[in-house]
Amino acid sequence: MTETTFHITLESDGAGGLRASVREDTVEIVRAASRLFAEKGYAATTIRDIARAVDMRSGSPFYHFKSKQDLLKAVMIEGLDAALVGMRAVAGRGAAPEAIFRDLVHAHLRLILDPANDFSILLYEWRSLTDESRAEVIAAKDRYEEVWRVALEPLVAEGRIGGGRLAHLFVFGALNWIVQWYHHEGGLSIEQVAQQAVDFLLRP
Amino acid sequence: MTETTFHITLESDGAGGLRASVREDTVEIVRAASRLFAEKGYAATTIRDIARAVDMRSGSPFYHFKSKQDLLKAVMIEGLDAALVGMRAVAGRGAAPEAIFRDLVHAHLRLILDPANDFSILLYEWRSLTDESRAEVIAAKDRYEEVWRVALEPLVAEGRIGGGRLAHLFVFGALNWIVQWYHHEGGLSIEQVAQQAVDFLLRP
DNA sequence: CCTACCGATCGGTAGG
DNA sequence: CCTACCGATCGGTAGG
Repeated sequence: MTETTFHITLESDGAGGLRASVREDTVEIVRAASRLFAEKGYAATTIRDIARAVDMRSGSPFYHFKSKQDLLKAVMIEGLDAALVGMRAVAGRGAAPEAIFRDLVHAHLRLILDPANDFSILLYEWRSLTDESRAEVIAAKDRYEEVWRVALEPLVAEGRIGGGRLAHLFVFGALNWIVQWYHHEGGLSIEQVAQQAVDFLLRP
Repeated sequence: MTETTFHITLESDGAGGLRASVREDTVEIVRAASRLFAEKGYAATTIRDIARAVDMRSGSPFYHFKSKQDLLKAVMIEGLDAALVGMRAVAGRGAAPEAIFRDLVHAHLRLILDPANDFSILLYEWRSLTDESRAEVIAAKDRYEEVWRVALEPLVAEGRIGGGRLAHLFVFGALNWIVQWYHHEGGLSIEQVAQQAVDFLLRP
């Protein structure tokens, strides 16, 4: 399943003619890196792996990113910010707290469990970030968490969720850990797992 | 803080005398590997790092373990089996389900949050295992999980914990995720976090 | 357990 | 974005 998007660019050849150049975009590199980092981990993924995945030569990714670390940073920040957009759409709908929470859980699980999203680097590659990169990624993470914190507040206040000020962290744990066991458990759809998760997290 | 245990061995020198040889045990290598894998990850830790930590030369760990992969396997299985002993002691005390659960949570959190235990490889290095190693480690993990499954059963039946058959997996998630944020949150002791976790997990 | 070493691979770069 | 390459490092081994 090698799905590749080609961006055809027509450039002047400097002699009054046109030359068609077929190239992969920066976004393709980020996508491939995301998938490979999620699959094998950051340290075990080589720049050559990534280059091969987008049909480049080994040195070429450095034309787009100055280092492997920068690529990791891009993968994480772009992933978090894309997720943020989806979650804000859910949370901003003006529904009841319980409905919002339920929808956030479903959306989050689609994000981390659907293999097409390669979201799991965000869960397990924090230690691969240098201190400088980490600060930037944490800012993106905080934006994402803020949506959840606000959505959980009324439910914690009503006693529908325990754990006090730490509630959102326990919720993240229960949800994010699912990537560790989901494939092995068989039979359950993502939506079914989400339903069970809500049943676990939310008191009647 | 370089804490090193020396095992002094007295050997015959083959000429009627004695020779004192100071050497590190296999167990020292496992401990150092455990700490380094937890700190930097398996792929980013080199055999040379481990050798240096136990004051050996780069090739010497291979005298004790035939490969880096075998060392990872040993770290994970020994860690899980040590944890198993502790948990069985807690669960076998014949206390009430709620008390057992509370104590399991406290014990598990001491295990994963106390830096001296270096338990977090067990949480995040599954993908670094080859298929052959993984099968053995999974067996140890299943033994550990079984204790929890049995302890949770009565609480799930009473409606004190939601999530049905998946309850123990959600519980593990909420607990294991704590290693991701605990150090940053400041102010809270492990016991305080454990108390909050129980409050989150167990319905009144 | 050390010495000495090997083949392979890696992140990154110069120059086009 | 490719060619060609470099210095560094890595897991692992032979022989003692």
